[in-house]
Amino acid sequence: MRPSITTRETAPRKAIAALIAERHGHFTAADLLADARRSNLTIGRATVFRTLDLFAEQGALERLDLPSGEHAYVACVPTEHHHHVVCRSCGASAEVADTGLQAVVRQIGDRSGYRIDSHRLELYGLCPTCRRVGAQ
Amino acid sequence: MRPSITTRETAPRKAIAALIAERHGHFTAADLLADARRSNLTIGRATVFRTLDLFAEQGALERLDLPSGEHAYVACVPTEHHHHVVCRSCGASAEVADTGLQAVVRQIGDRSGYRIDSHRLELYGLCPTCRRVGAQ
DNA sequence: CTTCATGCAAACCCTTTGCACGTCG
DNA sequence: CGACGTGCAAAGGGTTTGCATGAAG
Repeated sequence: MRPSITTRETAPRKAIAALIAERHGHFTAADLLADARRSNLTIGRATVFRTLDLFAEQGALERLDLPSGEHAYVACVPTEHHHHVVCRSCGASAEVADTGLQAVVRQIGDRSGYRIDSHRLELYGLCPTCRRVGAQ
Repeated sequence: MRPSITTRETAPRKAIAALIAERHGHFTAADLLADARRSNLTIGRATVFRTLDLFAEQGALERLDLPSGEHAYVACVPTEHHHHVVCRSCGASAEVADTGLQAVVRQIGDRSGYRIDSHRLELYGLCPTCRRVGAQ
């Protein structure tokens, strides 16, 4: 289906993938680096960045721009086009299909005269758990 | 209508506003700083950042996160909630109302269980002019 | 073996901060 | 005049790069 980017199965990459799997919400490169140090793994800063880029290209990660301007990542299954809902309290995130959004995008294209070929929708709020707990 | 944030009409602020007015598409803080130098204006780096923040708070600018991860700004009229369509060729941008998006957001909230309280939609494509010229 | 990935450190941004001076109102 | 804004330089983060070593296929 896909040209599958040529990459090697290296120890650092497996380690980083494992660290990501243990995380719940979104995380930054610095978070991962800290995780690695905590686990006594010797992984270079550069490797973390290079690997995050790689995973993002492969679709296993998606890069988010938080409202604060921070660059974060979330794990996601490389599936159809989708968007993320991010909890501003605990950082958890969920994937959502863009049902209905296609129509909105098309309409915006028509009205603006732009030929729209990509878009990003990011949603922020409180996840069910944090709602219940009453976090603000 | 609005508490109108208290600010002073200073020379640097007017100068920066003028530089912004001369720009067409989106721009970064570095762009503005370069503009200022080019015009032989003595404006400190810090002032540019502080002023951009100020304008953004006032609603005269909106901060965009380009797909590249760059932080850019676009001028906009401080009006209702809206979104921006950005031309990936020339950087021009247009404002669009979020007609229909409200419904999508509501639906996503229902399905995901999140209480969504803010969102960002950014659209990328080619503006009418670049389409005509055939830019890719 | 050959190619590709790593680690390290330095280099490079971009953005913020501390502080003394200038100025708007 | 008093509060607020400015410029400068330095600090602070985040991200990238150059290069020799090491591992993968």
